[in-house]
Amino acid sequence: MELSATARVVLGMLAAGPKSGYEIKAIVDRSTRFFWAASYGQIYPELRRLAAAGLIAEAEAADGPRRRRRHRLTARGRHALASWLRDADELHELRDEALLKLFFAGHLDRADAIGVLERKRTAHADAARHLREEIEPLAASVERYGPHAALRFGVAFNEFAAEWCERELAELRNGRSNAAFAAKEG
Amino acid sequence: MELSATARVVLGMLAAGPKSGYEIKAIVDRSTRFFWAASYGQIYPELRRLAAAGLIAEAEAADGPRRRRRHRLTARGRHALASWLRDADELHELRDEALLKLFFAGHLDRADAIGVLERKRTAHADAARHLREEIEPLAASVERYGPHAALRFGVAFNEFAAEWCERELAELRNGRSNAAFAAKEG
DNA sequence: TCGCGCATGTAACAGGTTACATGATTGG
DNA sequence: CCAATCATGTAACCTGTTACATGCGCGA
Repeated sequence: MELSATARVVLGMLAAGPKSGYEIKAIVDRSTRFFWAASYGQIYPELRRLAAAGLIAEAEAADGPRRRRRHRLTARGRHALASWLRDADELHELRDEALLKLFFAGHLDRADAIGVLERKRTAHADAARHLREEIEPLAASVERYGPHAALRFGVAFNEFAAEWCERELAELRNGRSNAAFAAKEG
Repeated sequence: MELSATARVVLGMLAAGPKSGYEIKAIVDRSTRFFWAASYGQIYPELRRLAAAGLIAEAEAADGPRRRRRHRLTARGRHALASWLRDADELHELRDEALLKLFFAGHLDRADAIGVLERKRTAHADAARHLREEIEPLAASVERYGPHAALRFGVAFNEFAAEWCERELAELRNGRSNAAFAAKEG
């Protein structure tokens, strides 16, 4: 039973309790979003597929006045999730446009190359601050290990990356390195 | 002139000199691949589009017996590349399946959660070693700043991530944290 | 001469985003 | 009563991967 990318995050979210598609999207947006996003256009069709495959089922309503379709894991769904989590081959994929710009920064003059690095540093610093200030408070009520660990990684990674950029900037600014750049554009 | 994802890497590669689609692919595979990949199915059609848009042109042959279509940047292409590089809003997107597993690791028992972290640590350590041993030697002949900087970042990032996992593992193993896990499956 | 790597391309598919359509409920 | 937000869904579009088709040149 191969789980699609969206199925993984949907099943994982449902493991913590029954949720609607809307709720799943909201939780993803303020938790896994920075390393695993999902849109309505994926979530709703995926819920259908998972139901058809017997991995999730409709949870009885027992809620307020709003129309809402909550889903829960079935035993098979719980098993599929656990076996994916224990499975060994995962892909780590990083798509970082700032890093691509850095790769080509030698085609800019030194001042513009410094700009590329400064923006990368700022983006990482902003991300770290956002996770600490906006996201961490939301995680305070969560008891399970996972969300806290992932959040700590997110903060640590972004702080690391911002510092790396800062060190690199210091090297570039003092100009002691013999790195090659393009001539200033006239 | 909005450049597609593939256009960015293609123009960037051509900035260092005329290349064929095949050569671009080969260079991407041993340099930017870990943060910006591209397949033939993107590269060849993109070369056509860029030619139609006047950003690249056919470079005169002047080479061996093999059939080969080399492309070079036009003045407009060089300008489009530089203006993208200087442009401020880039996206950093991280899609890390191991991190998603970590996020849900609280639904495993402690031993399996440790397995998730160990695999993430190993993957980062392997990536760092691969970059240092396989990729760095290839970059030795390159004079421009960018490829070296991006490579240093790749090594530093993966070493950081491996160490982070190691520290996290130590915490989990000594069991002093009060993180919540699922009960052992019977 | 046989197989591998060079080299160019396409078609089919899978995955994902955006924009839109629709309507209910709640708070100001 | 109006706007925002809750809530579900679909269709069109865009991107990207995989697999395939084709053929040449080079070394064993």
